[in-house]
Amino acid sequence: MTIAQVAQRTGLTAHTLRYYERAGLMLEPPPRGDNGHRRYTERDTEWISLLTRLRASGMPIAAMRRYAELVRRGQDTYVARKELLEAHRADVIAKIEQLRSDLEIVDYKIDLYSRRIMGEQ
Amino acid sequence: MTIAQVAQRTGLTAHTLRYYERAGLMLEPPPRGDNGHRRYTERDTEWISLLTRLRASGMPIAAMRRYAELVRRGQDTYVARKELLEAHRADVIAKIEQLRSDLEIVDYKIDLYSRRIMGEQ
DNA sequence: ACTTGACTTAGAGCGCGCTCCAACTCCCAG
DNA sequence: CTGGGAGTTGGAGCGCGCTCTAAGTCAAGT
Repeated sequence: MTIAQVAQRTGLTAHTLRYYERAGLMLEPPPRGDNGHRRYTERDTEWISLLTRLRASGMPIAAMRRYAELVRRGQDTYVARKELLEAHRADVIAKIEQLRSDLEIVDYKIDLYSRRIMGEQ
Repeated sequence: MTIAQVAQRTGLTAHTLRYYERAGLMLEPPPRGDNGHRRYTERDTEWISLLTRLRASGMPIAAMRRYAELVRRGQDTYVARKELLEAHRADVIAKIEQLRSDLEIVDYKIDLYSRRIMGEQ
């Protein structure tokens, strides 16, 4: 699989894929073909998909790198990985709660404007 | 009210307050005392608090500036203001949904690690 | 008189996460 | 042989939202 194909499948750009690799997010750098081009496996795309999910949920690159390092270190890092994900989970939940609470005043303002607009006519 | 007091009350820094002013987020630049220092009113802090709420919910500075402009233009911008806030509301809701969905696979992974850790012992 | 401290400005710098550029190699089709 | 297209690299650049620096003013305290 070429970088363009992976880009297409994961929704990332080829630029970003190379950047992620440089950033230490890949479990191992994809091997190269005779022409020096990266050749990705199916497993790579699965890993990258996980990365995009973590990213989308707001995990910083640095934390993703730490997670990748734990995965590389093997099965005796399960506890650490779980802790990392649990910390992230707590962050996400807090963020959701924050957004919900901030939404309240947006709703309140919208309602206020609705009334004012009604009142004018 | 001095800038330091407003910073204290709103949780922003004095730097950020000046930045917001430069960015066109204030309804009007606070007047200055004899020494040239900004003097904020109670209404200013209320407006700034609203700004921080909008900001916390992810509204970009540019949108906040547009909103401030509408408020400055007076009461015949109610509809536009309402539309702006409704667009933002839709964004926030989408973000919350996105986070919730991304949370699922984090939960799934955590569960997976739990099982593996159990299995080892 | 001198220090301390709170403020002022214009403008530089920073951290994050990309995003792109220049210069190159390689391969294939016409 | 030529052109086009897809990849490679190191490193520069960008957009956002601050965050800070330098150099200065002013007022109060000792």
